[in-house]
Amino acid sequence: MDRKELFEKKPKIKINNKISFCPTSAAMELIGGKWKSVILTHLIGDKKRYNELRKEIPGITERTLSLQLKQLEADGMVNRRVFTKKPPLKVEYTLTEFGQTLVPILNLIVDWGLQAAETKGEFLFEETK
Amino acid sequence: MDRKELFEKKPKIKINNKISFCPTSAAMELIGGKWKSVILTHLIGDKKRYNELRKEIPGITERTLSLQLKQLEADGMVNRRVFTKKPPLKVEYTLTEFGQTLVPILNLIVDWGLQAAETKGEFLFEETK
DNA sequence: CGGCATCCGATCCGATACTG
DNA sequence: CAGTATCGGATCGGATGCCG
Repeated sequence: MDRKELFEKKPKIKINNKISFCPTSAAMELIGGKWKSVILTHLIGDKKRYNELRKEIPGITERTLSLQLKQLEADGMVNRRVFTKKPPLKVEYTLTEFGQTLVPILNLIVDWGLQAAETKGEFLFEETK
Repeated sequence: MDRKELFEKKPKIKINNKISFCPTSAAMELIGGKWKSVILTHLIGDKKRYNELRKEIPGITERTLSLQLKQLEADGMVNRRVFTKKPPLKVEYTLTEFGQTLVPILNLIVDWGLQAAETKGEFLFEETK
C-alpha cells in the first residue's frame, strides 16, 4: 500500500502498545515531552555515561533523566550497556539503529530552535554563575 | 556571533518569557506536547476552521483543541481570524510566517512516524466504526 | 458555530534522601 | 557511579454543561 492510499484510509498506528490516530502523534509519543529529544540530541555521535548526560543537560534532575532514559530504552531508541558489576558502576548509553533514524529531525530541531531564538527570542549569557 | 561560538557559550534562551537551557528544549517548549505538532500539521497549506480541525483530529477534545490553539496563537505560530460577529461564528486559523518555518520539521516528523509504524509498529484499519 | 467554565483524576516533574 | 524511594505541587487533559 502506498503513502497516498494510507493517508486516505487513516489507519490508527500502534507502536510499543501505544495507539495513535496519526503518524504525527505516534512520533510525538516517542520523542515528545520536555526532555526526550534533548537527551537524544546529546547522544548523537557519541556514547555517553549517565553522569556525562547529567552534566551536559542543565536543569534535568537525576530522577527525570533516569526515567526518560528508561522510556527511551523501552521504546527502542537507546541502548543501555553496563560495563562493571561492582560500584562504581560504568553504564553507557548509545542511540540504537532506530534512534539513529531520528538524527535528521533532531538536527533540524536544533537549528530551528537557534533560529527562533535569534528572531523571536534572546540569548542570556551569564558571566556570574 | 557564529553558531560555533554560540554552542561553546551555552547561553540560555528566552522565547515568549520562557527560559530554556538549549535550543532543543526551547523548540520543544513551542512545539512539544501531545497535540501542538498535530494541529500545526493540519494547518499546513490550508486555513482551517475550528470544527474542521476538530473533525480532522480524532481523539482531541474541544477544550484541548481550544487551549492548544490559544497557546499556539500566543506563541506566534498561528493566526486566528474572526469573520462574523453574530452566531454562527466563522473563525479561521492559519499558520503565521513564523509557523511556516516549522513546515519542514513537521513534514519530516510525519514521514518518520509513518516509517516507524511500518518498521516497528502496525496499522490498525477499522471497517466497523 | 466556536467556544468557555467547572470539576476532577492522571501524569509530570522537582526536591530531597538514600543505596548497591 | 548510577541510580531508586518517597513526597507533593503543578500541569495535563477528559467529561460535562452552558453560552453569545
